[in-house]
Amino acid sequence: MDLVLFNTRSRRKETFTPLQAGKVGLYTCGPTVYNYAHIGNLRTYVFEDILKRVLLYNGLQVKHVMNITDVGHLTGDRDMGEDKMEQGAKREGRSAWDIAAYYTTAFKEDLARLNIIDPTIWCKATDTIPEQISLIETLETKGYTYRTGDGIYFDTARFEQYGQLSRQDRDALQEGARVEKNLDKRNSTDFALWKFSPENVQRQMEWDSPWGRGFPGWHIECSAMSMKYLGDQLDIHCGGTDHIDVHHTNEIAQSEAATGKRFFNFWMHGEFLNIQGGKKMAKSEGNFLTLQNTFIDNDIDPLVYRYATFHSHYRKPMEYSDDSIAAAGNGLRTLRGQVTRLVERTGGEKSPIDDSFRTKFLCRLNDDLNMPQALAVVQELLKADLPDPVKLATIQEFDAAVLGLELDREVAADPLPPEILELIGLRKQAREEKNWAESDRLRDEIQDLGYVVQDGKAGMRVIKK
RNA sequence: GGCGGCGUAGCCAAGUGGCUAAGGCAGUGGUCUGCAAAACCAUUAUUCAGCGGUUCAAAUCCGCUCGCCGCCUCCA
Repeated sequence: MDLVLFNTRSRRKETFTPLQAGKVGLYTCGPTVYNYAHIGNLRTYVFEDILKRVLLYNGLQVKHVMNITDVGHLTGDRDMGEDKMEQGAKREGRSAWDIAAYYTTAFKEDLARLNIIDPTIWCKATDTIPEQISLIETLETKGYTYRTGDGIYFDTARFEQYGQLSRQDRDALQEGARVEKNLDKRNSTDFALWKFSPENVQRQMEWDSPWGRGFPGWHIECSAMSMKYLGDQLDIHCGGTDHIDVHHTNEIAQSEAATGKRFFNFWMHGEFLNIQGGKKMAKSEGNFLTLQNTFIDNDIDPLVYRYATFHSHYRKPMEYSDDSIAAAGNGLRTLRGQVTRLVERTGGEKSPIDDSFRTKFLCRLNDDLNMPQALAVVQELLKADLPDPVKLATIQEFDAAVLGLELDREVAADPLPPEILELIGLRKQAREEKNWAESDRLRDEIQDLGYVVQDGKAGMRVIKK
């Protein structure tokens, strides 16, 4: 079955074929580690995780590289303004290196909480400075660079296909519409490859280079790292939709100028998470929700968020609200309950999976990762006229391979604590004696301890809330 | 100013030319239950922002209008 993916480069769905049969090189733009990731950022990483899992489910080997941007880039406009890492360090009274390490750990923890599979290779910008310098040297040799008072710049006018990805008319862009102009640049779209450390200022992060002491520009790291680790397997490059116009456009320009070869066949971009009536979530908008402050602190399973993102397509903006999270929470609980009952009814009986449902599920996934429809297939499966062991085996495969929702978690839940078991015993006795008042009182007591009591045909069921 | 996206039931949302407009959440009715909860079954858009056009046929294509949003600083 063909895997069809939307390629930003062509703005259409294309059949995906890896450069080397059976193997895929995947590069996903990672975070700048100067603060926590917000759940809008995390939506993109969940989308990329689904992409990777679908590639694997299609039987492909995936070499996945994700970078950590730990060099401080700039808060202000392109190539001006304050350095984000240094600013974070100042804010928290720690070194830039400490800040990077701390937020890198926090980021990886968030990914783990969302069941996002780790990349094959993690790489840090600060570990590939020599590669970045050497790439800039190549560009310099080929005549794509020029020097200004504050750095080495890429001359976008010398790269004919500049802006092919963004489809923006270079001349129509209004530099300075929102920010101060950099008057030293030849073209408004030119960007820094290497920035000089300011005179008389000791930066925490700076390196020697053929052009003087300084630090690399933002875009060069992704080019250097993808070439270093993926080499001739430049299949798919992902990121947020905001990267199309500047970051990825510049990556393509500098990479293709340097190598003369095509830099990545497929470019895929995740849409934003919106909040408060369609506004994007951003640090600057003051609606900064993290996994910690929105889910963990409210005792909501982070996988509820993972599940919530599956309800909209990755190329459409997703509406975030308390209601949508509550709906996802209810839905996930129901789903886990259904799987739990299947486990109980089948008593662990092994079974082959249903091939036609597998094909149907894969078919929806292979149509540009249509998760809403893939979820509909799961619902259809649960209602289908199939033996329970087959249903269970099939849904467990879907979950393990792609969904990553731990649908049989209830079954695997921790055993009940002794005090709860004792209350259950007392309540059973009261019920046998038809002492309903005592039975109801004990039910309330168990519930107050954070457990749900359900009386069914097979007896009493007590599960953690 | 330039580029782009969106508007489908109370909510989230799929579908982008042709069978009865997916699915979830919430709601409603029922079964079960000492009562509840859970579960299970059933049910919920003659209609896809509005108007006009193309077509044998449009939520899906075209035009206009209204509303919302993103990018062109850093940003997922």
